[in-house]
This record gives sequence, structure tokens and C-alpha cells, in this order.
Amino acid sequence: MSRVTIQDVAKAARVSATTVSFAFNQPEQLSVATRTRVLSTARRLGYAPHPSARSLSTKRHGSIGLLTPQPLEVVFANPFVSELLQGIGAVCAQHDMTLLLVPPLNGSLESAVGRAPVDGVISLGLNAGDPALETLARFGLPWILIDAEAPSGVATVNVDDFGGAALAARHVLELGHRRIAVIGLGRTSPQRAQLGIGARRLAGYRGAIDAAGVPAPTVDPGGVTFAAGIQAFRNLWRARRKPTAVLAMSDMAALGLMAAARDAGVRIPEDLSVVGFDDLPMAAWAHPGLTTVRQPIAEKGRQAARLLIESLAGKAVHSPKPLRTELILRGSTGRQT
Amino acid sequence: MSRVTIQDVAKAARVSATTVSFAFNQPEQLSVATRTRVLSTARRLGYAPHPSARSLSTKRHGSIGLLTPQPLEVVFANPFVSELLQGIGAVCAQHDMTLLLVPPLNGSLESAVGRAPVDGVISLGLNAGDPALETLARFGLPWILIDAEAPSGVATVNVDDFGGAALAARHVLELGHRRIAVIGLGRTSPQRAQLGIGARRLAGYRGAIDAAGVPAPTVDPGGVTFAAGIQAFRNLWRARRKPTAVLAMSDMAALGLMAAARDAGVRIPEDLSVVGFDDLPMAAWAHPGLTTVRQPIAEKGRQAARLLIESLAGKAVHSPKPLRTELILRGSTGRQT
DNA sequence: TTGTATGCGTTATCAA
DNA sequence: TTGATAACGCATACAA
Repeated sequence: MSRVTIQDVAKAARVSATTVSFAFNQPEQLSVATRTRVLSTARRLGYAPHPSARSLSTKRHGSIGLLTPQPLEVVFANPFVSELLQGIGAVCAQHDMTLLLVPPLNGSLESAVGRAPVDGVISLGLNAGDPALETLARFGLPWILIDAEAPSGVATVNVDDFGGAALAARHVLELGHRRIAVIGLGRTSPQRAQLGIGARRLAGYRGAIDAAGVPAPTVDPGGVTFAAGIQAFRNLWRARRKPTAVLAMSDMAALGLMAAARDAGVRIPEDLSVVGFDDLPMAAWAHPGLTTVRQPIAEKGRQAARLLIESLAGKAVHSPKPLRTELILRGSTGRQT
Repeated sequence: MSRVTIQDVAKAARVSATTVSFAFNQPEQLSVATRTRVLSTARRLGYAPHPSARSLSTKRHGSIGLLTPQPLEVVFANPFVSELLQGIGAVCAQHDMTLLLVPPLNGSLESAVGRAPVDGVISLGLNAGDPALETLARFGLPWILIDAEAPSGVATVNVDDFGGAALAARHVLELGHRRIAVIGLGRTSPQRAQLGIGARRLAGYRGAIDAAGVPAPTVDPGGVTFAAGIQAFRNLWRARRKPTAVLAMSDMAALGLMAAARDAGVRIPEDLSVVGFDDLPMAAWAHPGLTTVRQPIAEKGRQAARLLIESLAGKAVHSPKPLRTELILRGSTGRQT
């Protein structure tokens, strides 16, 4: 019941193993007769090259790894990841690459990296200096970063977090809001991971608010989940001085906040304006629709995958220009009355 | 810049390669002195066993594959898959297994299977007789099915689709509805994939409706996306005889239908009752909340992963009893007036 | 056009 | 307690 090997095929087709290998990898080298004979017996026997043997020999795995800073059960709770995977997956398919998920192993990303049969890695939210990335460097694995502080020399795919956040802030400022709250990306999540984009977005919010001569926003730690948004609403509404507008760094938190607000009898946008960040599909499905900063999530995935594959081909790759963000106006924001 | 091998470590530690291997795999065999020396030099050199070499030798890969009937960009558009992955991922982590995504390669799942370095496979929505599954059998790879017609001898994880659908139908019947429409899982998606559960759910709906002496439901092909739900609403509302209750086989379609209904000025539940299937997180977030048949999606993933891993350990595994479904009452259903 | 010989990096067997 | 040696299955110079 053991796997059919190249030798089995060779024997059955009365040729050498080399010939069988040629039939698959360099068909032109073979006469049509033998080639067809070999291939047909291979098919008949159900032969496929053993992936490990193949990669041991070729020094290639034909797969890339997605390094996730948290366990899969946590990571996939965030729809953001699904969308990113759609982008990465599309490019992988184009290049006959498979995708290996690489979450921390016993809490350690480094050891997980060492055991992953991949030609390169896309890392989500890890910043330079992370031990896992140093491990990658030691193994000579090319890698691309998404949503990270760009260390020099490592290609990083980012969006214009600062500009996007500024768009959101200016929007509510123009609507007359003066008491503004910000909901962050969470403090429990890998701090370093969130540090980069969280800090950039916060700076964008603050810059615009400051430029308008409006009091600095209160900042709730928040998170990237619906539940975090609910909690954020509770925190904000417990305060003496309630905001009239909320700028959330994630759509999920914004949606959770909207739901909590509705349950508390707070009308949106009449009593409270809400702006999200991401433009997940469900932002448009909410009622009212969520005004949000769109970032091209799937495109981030595609770019990262493309860069990595180019890098595997030996090309020198550079960080692309931060992708554009865009304010999507829907019903969750309104004029301060 | 090439990878540090076991030989490098052996040389540096003045021992044989075997000893280095022992240090990692059978530490007890070694004297404390040599073990620590070897391990420390290994760490110093940044050594990690080459995954392919290791699996070639051990005949194990330490990973399982998730066979998806469609490209990743399609599959991950469905939140159902994210939740399933949370369950699978949790069990994988417990057993130090990594997860390889195995979508069709050039449209062919069979060839993708042959190239996947995995010890076993979880297949999503593929029914017995599928060529990809036969390929698995040829390679001697253990596999577990999710949401499939259970062929004899292959462990399959299913929920009680029939019973769940019956619950949904009886619910709207009790509310007095007599004009009922059903929204399916889509006809374009891999037909065979959807055939099993789609047919079972349809039978559940029909059985209950028939038992109540109520006219048979109209059936819209539907799908598993928000857009499919919108389309389904249009189809239904175009008809002369509009339903007062809709039974959707997926929450996504139900939510899309609800949104389309609202946009068309159709009130839910006053004008139209809607029941979904799945109980995705966002079913609770919708407004009104979506009454739906809950199925334990993550648990399906966990069970499948557990069964597969047991199977890898040589145990004989059997299809578990279909998991229970449960009707979750929310605001999207009301009495027929 | 096809075959021989060798290496890829590791683990397992057996001997010392 | 350690080491020598033989697989593991394939690809690829090189030879024929």
C-alpha cells in the first residue's frame, strides 16, 4: 500500500529512473514513443513524484508560508485575514505555489519557521527585529512583510495608514464634531505587531484633529473584533464626557460599537457618528452602512505574494509605495447637531 | 548562505551526525555532557533539521492538508470556511501539525493532491467517487470528509442537516406561514460538493412542510454569498405569488436577502420572515437578528482534525454521529399576519 | 536518446 | 553512550 516510486514506473516501462524523471521534467529530451509510454504507465500506476524527495533534490518546495503572529483560531476570527488570503491565494494559484499556514508552534514562531517546508514567507504584522524574522534570515528564506514597520532592505507592503486615518478624522471634523474618540487595534494582541500600523493611524487621527484646533481625542485600546467594539462602547459611554464621533481602527470594532450603541438606544448617526477602517464587505451590509476608510486588503495580499515570488526568482524587490486608502461615505456618519 | 546542515553541527561539536540527530530526537540516549554541547552548538549555528530531508527519512510530514474544492479566493469569501479553519487549526496546534491549503491546481484537485507534502487530508464538500479522493486512496493517504455523502468505510463529519432544516420549516409553519420559499446552496458551485448537504436540507424542509399539509415550497438555486441572497430576493419578488417566509440554506444568502428586502421596502419580519442556516457570528449582528439553524462549524473542524490525527496514529476511525443542529430564534421571523 | 552514478539532509539499524 | 552505514525518492551532471 506504499507509494508508487519512480523505480516502479521505470521497471514497468522498461526504462531507467532517469527516463521517467525526464518524462516529467524534460519531456523534449525523450523520443515521443518512450515519453508517451512512460507517461501512460505512470498514470496507470498512479505515480506522482514524492514531494519531499523532489524538494530535497531540487532545493525548492513549491510553496510559500504565511506567518501568523497568533494561533489560527485567533487569526481566522478576523475577516481581514480571509480577504488577505484571497489575494495571496490568487497569486499562488497563478504560479503553481501552495500555501502553508505557519502559526506559532508551542508559542514560538521561530521553531515553527524552522520546520516549515517553504521557499519563502509572507509575514503578517511582524516588525523588524522580531526573532522569528531573524530566524528566517538565518535560513536564507526570502520574506515579505505586510503591515509592519519597514526595516531597511526588507520589502514591506503597507497602505497609507496615516493618510487614511487623516481622511477619517477630517471627515468628522468637517461634520462639526469636536468630541472625538479613537478605538485602537487592541493591546493584548502582539504589541509589536500592531505597533506599526496602530501608531501610524493614531498619528493620522491626531494630526488632523490637532490641525483643526480641536481637543485631542480620547483613545480606547479597542481591538479587531466585534466584541472589542462592544466593550469600547461601554468604556466610552461610562465616561463623563461622551464623544459625538468615534474613529475606529478596524471595521469589526466599529460594527461592534454600532451594535452596542443601538442596543443602548444611542442613534447612529444622529447621536453618534462612527468611522471604521478596512472596508470589509460587511461594512456595507450593516445598517446604517459603515462609513470607513477603505484599504485594498486583497491587493495587499496579491502584492506581497507577487513580490515574494519575484524575490524567489532572484530578483531584487523593493517595498512598493504604500497603497492608497480611500474614505467610503455611508450612513454611519452625520453632522454634529 | 546555504542552510546549516547536521554535518556542520556534527563537525563543530566534534561528534557524528548520528549524535546530533539523537540530541534532537532521542536526547535520553546521550550523556548530559554531549547532549548539552551538541544542542548549544546547534543553537549557536542556527541549525534546524531540513524539513524535506526529515520527512523523506521518517516518512512523515507533520502536516495535514485541507482540500478545498475551489480556488482559495473563492473559498475564503465564505466565512464558513474561516470558522472551520479555527476548529481545525486549534487541533492541529495541539498536535504540532501544520496546515497546508490544497486548492485545485490548474483546475485539478488530483494533481494538487499528489504534490502536497501531507500525512493526511481533510476534504471539504467532496463526495465519494470524486477523482481527487480516489487519488488519495492510491497514495494511501488517510482522509476525512466534511459535509459529504458518507461513503461506507470513510469517516465523515456531518451535522444533522435534515433535522435542522425541519426545525426551520416547522418554526415558520407554526408562525402561520403557508407560502414558503427555499434558497439553496447554489448551482454553480461544485455540484457534487453541494449535492449532499443541499439535498438533505431540502428534504428536511419539504418533509416538514408536506407533513403540515402546506403547499410545496418554491426553490431558488441561491448560493452561499451575500450577493446570491440579493439575487434570490429579486427572483422571488419577481414572481406573481410572493412568499411570506424564506428558508435559506446559508446565513450569507439569508443576510443578503434581508438587505435586499429592506432596500425594497419589504419589512422583516412583518412582511417577510427569514430563517438562515449556519449561525455565523454575523447572523447575530444583523438587524433584526437572523433566526437561523445553528450548526457547530468549528466543532466540525475539530472533530475532523481529531479523527484524522487518530487515523494517522493507526487507529480505525468511524463517522461520528451527525452533530446536533439547533434553532436560534432572533428577530427575523414573525407571525404571518 | 537513454542510462549510470552521485548528491540532497536526515533518520534508523546495527555494531562498537 | 556513540559512530558507521544504509536507506528515503528524486533530479541531474555526465557518459554512452
